Amino acid sequence: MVTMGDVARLAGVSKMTVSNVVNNRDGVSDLVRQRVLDAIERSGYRVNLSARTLRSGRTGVIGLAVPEIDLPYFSHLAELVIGAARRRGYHVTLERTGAVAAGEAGALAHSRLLQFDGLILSAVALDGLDERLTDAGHPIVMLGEQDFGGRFDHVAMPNEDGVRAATLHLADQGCRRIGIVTGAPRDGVNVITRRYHGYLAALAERGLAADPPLLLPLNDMTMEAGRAAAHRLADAGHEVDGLVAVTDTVATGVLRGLADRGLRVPGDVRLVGFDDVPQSRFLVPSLSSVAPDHRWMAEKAVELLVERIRAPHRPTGAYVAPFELVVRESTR
Amino acid sequence: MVTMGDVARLAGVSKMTVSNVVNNRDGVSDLVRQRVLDAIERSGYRVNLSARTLRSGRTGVIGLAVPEIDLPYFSHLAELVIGAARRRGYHVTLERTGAVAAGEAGALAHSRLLQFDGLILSAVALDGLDERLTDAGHPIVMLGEQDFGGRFDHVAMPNEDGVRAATLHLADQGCRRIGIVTGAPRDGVNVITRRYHGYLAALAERGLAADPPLLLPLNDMTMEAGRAAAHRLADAGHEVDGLVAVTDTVATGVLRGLADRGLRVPGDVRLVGFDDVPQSRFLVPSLSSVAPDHRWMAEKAVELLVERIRAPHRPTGAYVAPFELVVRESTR
DNA sequence: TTGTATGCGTTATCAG
DNA sequence: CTGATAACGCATACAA
Repeated sequence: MVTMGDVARLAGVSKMTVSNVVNNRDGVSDLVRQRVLDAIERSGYRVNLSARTLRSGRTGVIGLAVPEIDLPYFSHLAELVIGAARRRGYHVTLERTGAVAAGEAGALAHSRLLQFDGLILSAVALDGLDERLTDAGHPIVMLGEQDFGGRFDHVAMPNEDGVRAATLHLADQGCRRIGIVTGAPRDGVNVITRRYHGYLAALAERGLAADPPLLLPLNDMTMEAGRAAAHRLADAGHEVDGLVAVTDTVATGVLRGLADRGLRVPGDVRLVGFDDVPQSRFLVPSLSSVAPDHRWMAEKAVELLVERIRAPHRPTGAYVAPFELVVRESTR
Repeated sequence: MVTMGDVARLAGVSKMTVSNVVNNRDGVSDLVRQRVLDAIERSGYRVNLSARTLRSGRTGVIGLAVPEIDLPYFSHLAELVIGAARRRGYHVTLERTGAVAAGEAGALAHSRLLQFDGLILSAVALDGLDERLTDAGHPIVMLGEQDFGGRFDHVAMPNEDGVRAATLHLADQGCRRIGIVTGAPRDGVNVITRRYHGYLAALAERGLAADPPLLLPLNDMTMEAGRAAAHRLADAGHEVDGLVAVTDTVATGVLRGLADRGLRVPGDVRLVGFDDVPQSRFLVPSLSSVAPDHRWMAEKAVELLVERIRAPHRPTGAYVAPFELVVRESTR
């Protein structure tokens, strides 16, 4: 391995001068700088990041932990976070938590172990009371889901308002029997309860009833689960003319499940999703969806993390992403 | 930061003994070991990976560079690679190349810079002749696309055979005017030319003509591009009863584009994709697709990389993934 | 079974 | 403007 020492000898200067050139510091004459650059070129020298990290205490890497990488919503978000981080001089390591508390706690431990400068955690299982989060001092930004009671910087989805807007939209399109396909209710303030509350709020506003059979809980938020829920709904024969799906992924499954049972969208049932993932506009019928500003979220999360890395003791902030309701064929 | 020295002082032993305990080496009495473990517990000590890396020369991290993270095919593959690597004790860092040669070369440089133990590169732009790949010595496995003339370990997609099977299937379903929606032809042996050859081979086998208007080249492999191609095809009024799309992502767009023009799948046109991404079975109509064994590919790539890390001078190997043709509604 | 000395490649400090 | 020296935290070799 070529070291700074080798380059220094080759250029006839000290290691320190090489270091100064490599790090683009000034205080090096143009002549010497050029000699050093030549020596680097000739020798094929590369800085050793481990040594630099050992010395400087920072790695320039931030972690991004998401439940699943192959859910379109998260891969899309990851793409945006990577871009935002890169613009600020950071590299991003993606980690998968599997949407379980152990995985999320593990991502945090791992982030510290590998000495990432900070972690953006898209937590869906841990909540603000979890003791595994007590281990402070590591810069963390929470992204998107749970409520953490102000313990962390937090960029949230417009869960309640988004679903409320979606439900109101269905009502305004004439739907009177509106169901919701969402996760199994859990205690605490989380994405499921928030979205459910948004649904209830909208129904109340329009004077519609929340009929229990129209609440379709899922064990996991997959296309398969959405499809199965649509089958259950159709087979039970309940009257329904509008459906809110908790995510576009679930909505994709619901769309398929309704087609399996010969129900037409939007003819028989209108359907609206949440996330506005890229493929939603290409589905047949194209899917109406609550579209949080993902780019804004990614930028905000990275910005918050970078600030916290710089100033670990700033007070935390909580932000909710703006959104718009994108109306497409599935509700027209 | 708590260091080994701190733990040693707390436990009343030397740093070396702490190191031995941390690395599970024997030669430490149970009594002392327990005292050290207690001290670690109390102090909240964590090993410093950078320091360890500096000494040992390995990071335990491998890079995975893919064109885009938010294309379902790649996110799905990434998920599988992460799992395969984890089972072998490696962590995976995802990198995005943007499907351009500079990005792919950059990923390689970056992998060396950050001292990943190795890199799995899903290259679509670089080819075996590119000088930026001359920089040897870093363990690399090429995944999925280009031809590298035996310079690297290589796990390839069944490009030619897969498209051939898809095209034969269309012919066997009675299609006589079969088109292909694929990338713009480029020189050299690459995924585009290979898949195109598979298409031509199948047509020849069935005695069908390759009609130039039925070759629909795309500038990029997106849903949007697929949709636009379908529009072009429909608007030109060429007779067509079967279409091979170069990826499921493109096929999703084609499906949508045909729907825009009132063409029914499979009634008017049968359509088959390539990759069998998770959402393909949920589309309406569900999409027939060439399904390479992605899990096999991920396992093979990681296995090859780990072997190369261990034995840098082994001869390289090239493997082609097995596949099956999954027949769904779009061709029935 | 445990401790001491040394060095990995880099950067901070301070002297020249 | 440039260089000498001393760390950073850990692990290897060897001594006790």
